[in-house]
Amino acid sequence: MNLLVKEPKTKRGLNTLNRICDSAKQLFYEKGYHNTSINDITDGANIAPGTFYIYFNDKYNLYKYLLLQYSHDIRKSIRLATENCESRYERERIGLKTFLKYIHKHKNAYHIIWESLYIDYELFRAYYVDFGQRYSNGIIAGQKENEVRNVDPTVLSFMLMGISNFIGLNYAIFADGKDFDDVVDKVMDILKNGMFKK
Amino acid sequence: MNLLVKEPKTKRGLNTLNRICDSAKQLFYEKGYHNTSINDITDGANIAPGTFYIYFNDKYNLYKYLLLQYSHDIRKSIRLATENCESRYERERIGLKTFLKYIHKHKNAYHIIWESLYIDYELFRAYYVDFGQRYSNGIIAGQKENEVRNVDPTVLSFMLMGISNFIGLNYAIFADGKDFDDVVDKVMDILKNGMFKK
DNA sequence: GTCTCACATGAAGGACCTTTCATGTTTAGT
DNA sequence: ACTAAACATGAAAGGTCCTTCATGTGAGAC
Repeated sequence: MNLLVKEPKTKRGLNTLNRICDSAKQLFYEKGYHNTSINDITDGANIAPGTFYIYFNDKYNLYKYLLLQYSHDIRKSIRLATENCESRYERERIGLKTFLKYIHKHKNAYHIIWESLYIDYELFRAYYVDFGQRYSNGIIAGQKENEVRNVDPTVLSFMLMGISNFIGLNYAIFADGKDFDDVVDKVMDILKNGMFKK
Repeated sequence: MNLLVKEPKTKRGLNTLNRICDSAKQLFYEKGYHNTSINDITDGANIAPGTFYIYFNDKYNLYKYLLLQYSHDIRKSIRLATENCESRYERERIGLKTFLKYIHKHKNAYHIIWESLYIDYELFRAYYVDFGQRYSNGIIAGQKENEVRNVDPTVLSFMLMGISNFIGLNYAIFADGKDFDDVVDKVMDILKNGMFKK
């Protein structure tokens, strides 16, 4: 039972709900959450304004519903892509590449997640603290396996999240690169050998 | 001559303009740009609604004015703090520390800059592309001085911006740390020696 | 075939927001 | 002190948006 959405009980209802979500995803990406009215969403879904309230209490609940969907989806992608990696190095490399491919394919996801800072600060904070926590656990595992240097896991996890996000910003959002192998290799080289000469 | 603001010509006018800006900075931080009405701003500044339009054409122009102010201010801080650094390493260390201190002191700056993604995408893009460009130039200089490894300057600059932003997010925005020496040292160690064992 | 619940509609009330402007007050220079 | 320009006011017009609800239609159970 999902508290954010009033789940439909017929095929027709499910179809309408999906149309609302698709319309909202597109509009939130194009115009942003605040500039998208419920009328815009229902217009995009080809339904009457009142129909919206059959499924959601308000725009905020719809937003939260989509955010959680994306946040699960992005994690699942990375988990699936990295679960068979042999080394921590390889896991990091594939994780970064998967992240870049994901936000390139779902640019709306990047927008919706960051926008939470301006819609619900606690949601935003929870998202990154939780993501950081999981990342830290992976780093600690890598340290036990003697592959990762003995550095502060929290510091390293936020560094790595920052790197993914900003490399993604430039190479997947600003530029429209299709192939991320080159940039991923460059990042991994710096993560491995540092940025300064010895 | 600034096109964003109608500059006042008396002390009284200057005082009113400052009150508007202070009120807006506080409210944009607390409630976000979109949830702040012009009435909220004028209430906070203790002036009548109409007075707002003596200084700005609309809320967007005020926003842009504040964004440019912060963006100059933050760069100036970093420039002043790093201009006497002897090495590229030291410059990076002091730059990061200054950035963290700045956004800790002016949390609104962090919010206002990121919020541009949801207010004016081109402004957001221009901000980071330009920042990245300047950062790259510094990196290239460091490479010529034989201090920085021969890596892609754009990749490295976006990595470093990402690191600053996310370390800032966790240690200056989420947590309320006052002293950043420890976390800066930890970051610098990873930037120097990488994250993996050899 | 009929009954019932699920779903859909769109007009309308009400809240909120931006912006203008005619009027009034203050400031700075002479 | 006088005057012209600068600044301040707040009521009100006009717009957008959210949300409700009485009414209507469709779909599945028996």
